[in-house]
Amino acid sequence: MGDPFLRKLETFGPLPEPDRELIRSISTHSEHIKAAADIICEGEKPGEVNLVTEGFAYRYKLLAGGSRQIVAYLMPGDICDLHVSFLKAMDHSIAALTDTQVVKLPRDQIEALLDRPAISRALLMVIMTYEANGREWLANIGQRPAEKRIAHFLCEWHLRLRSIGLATDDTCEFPLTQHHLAETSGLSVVHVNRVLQSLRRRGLIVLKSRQLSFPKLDRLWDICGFRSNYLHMYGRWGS
Amino acid sequence: MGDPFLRKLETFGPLPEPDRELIRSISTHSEHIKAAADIICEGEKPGEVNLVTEGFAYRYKLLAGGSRQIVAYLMPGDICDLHVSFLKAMDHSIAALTDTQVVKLPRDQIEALLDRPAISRALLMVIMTYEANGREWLANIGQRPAEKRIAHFLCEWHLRLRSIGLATDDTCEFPLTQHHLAETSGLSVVHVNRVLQSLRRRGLIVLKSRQLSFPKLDRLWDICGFRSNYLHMYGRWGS
DNA sequence: CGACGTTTTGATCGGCTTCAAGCTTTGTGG
DNA sequence: CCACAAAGCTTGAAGCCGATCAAAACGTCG
Repeated sequence: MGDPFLRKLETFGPLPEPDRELIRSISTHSEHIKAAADIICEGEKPGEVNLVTEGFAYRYKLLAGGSRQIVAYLMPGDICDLHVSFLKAMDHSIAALTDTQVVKLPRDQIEALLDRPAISRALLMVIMTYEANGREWLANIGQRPAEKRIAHFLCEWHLRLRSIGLATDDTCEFPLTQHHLAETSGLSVVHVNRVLQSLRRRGLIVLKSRQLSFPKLDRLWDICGFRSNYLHMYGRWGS
Repeated sequence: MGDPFLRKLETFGPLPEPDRELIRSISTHSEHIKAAADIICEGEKPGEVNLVTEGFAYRYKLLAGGSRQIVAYLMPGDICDLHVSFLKAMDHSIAALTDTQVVKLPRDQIEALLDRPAISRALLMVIMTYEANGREWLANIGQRPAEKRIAHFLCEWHLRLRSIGLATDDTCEFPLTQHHLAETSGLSVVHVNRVLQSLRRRGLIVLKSRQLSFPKLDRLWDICGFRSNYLHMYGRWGS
């Protein structure tokens, strides 16, 4: 199933038919990864590139003191580690958040993809949106107080899921524990908990058994200053 | 002078001679930007891509409350906004830190560059190192306490300058004000000041009239857990 | 010299962390 | 299918890191 990947590459416009054909054909063998298992670790330099086709994963960095920062979440269609096929080694690790299905693209297949100008360009764009996403996170963690910070992350999570057809207008799955949320937002677990309580009390979110919904989504967007422009989705979810 | 840019693109290996020729030829007209002026603002979508050839610039994001987060620094050779030639609009702004010389690459020149597979690939790699840099910042701001956070940034600044021949082994220019440092690290100006004092008192840095030096650089690296791997420099400054 | 931007210092305040313990849900093997 | 363990969530109390406010010293440039 190279489907989510194809859709990802076509976010910014359709690819030539032969290119699409190529992409469909590469989805050779797919691997199942159990929740919480590492997909690839810092320092490694494997021969293939991983592609998430089902489930969720996240990038993280381990720091000297033993603390951990999650720096991105990967959803179906996302490329895990194109880096590795070019750069010398992984500078961070990737773990499965839920049970995950991952396609392993051998190096020569990557090369084949990059030889197609349209695909190569699409990849460049995808990488640039990842970069844009990282910048927004930086602003989020650097400037916003705890409540807005978490609210902002929740809005992003929901919108990203919505854009790949995995969420309704006001509800989505949410497989993160509060511990993940803490490592994502640079806050302590205890404080994350209190913030969530507060959001709940105010009727802004309903979060239970890994299901998240937003009774007043626009209100929440307002509160945390969420603007979707940095996600560069130009379909239904605009600028 | 397309020189710093050429060097940048060749970080990961030399380009074919015709490609190098092309790059040397594109440096059409260069523009001078005064310190503190904006080079490009959020929301804009200009026809050309900016390239820093002299001086320093920085990317920043303005948040609702009026606060500002600096999300990256640009040094000679860095590409400001490839984004724009693909994505719909800038999702952040770029300002000159010092007086800056900027080459404006018109869109068709960019296209010409991307048509060369080797250049296109080099660009992809450069963008990926930018992404890696962003991840490290995220971990830095999210997890490290003020002192380590600032120390880490100083180490990075120095190493980056060193890698482009603008610093000696223990000294470099440092045109940022404490205000910039605050907006970079997500701390208040006052606290940045106190941290700098503390680093000075301990003999770890000497910072005066925009000159920064490191009497005990390895000690400082240790203290903040600085590891250069995320910069993906494979020359003299290893892994 | 005067003015403005930058750095410095002191005092106070508060958001978030840490520690600690109890509770609830999920998962697993007998 | 129950029992128990493990993981996740919740709550309270105390303390600290860094924010904020305010004002003074410094430096740099017209």
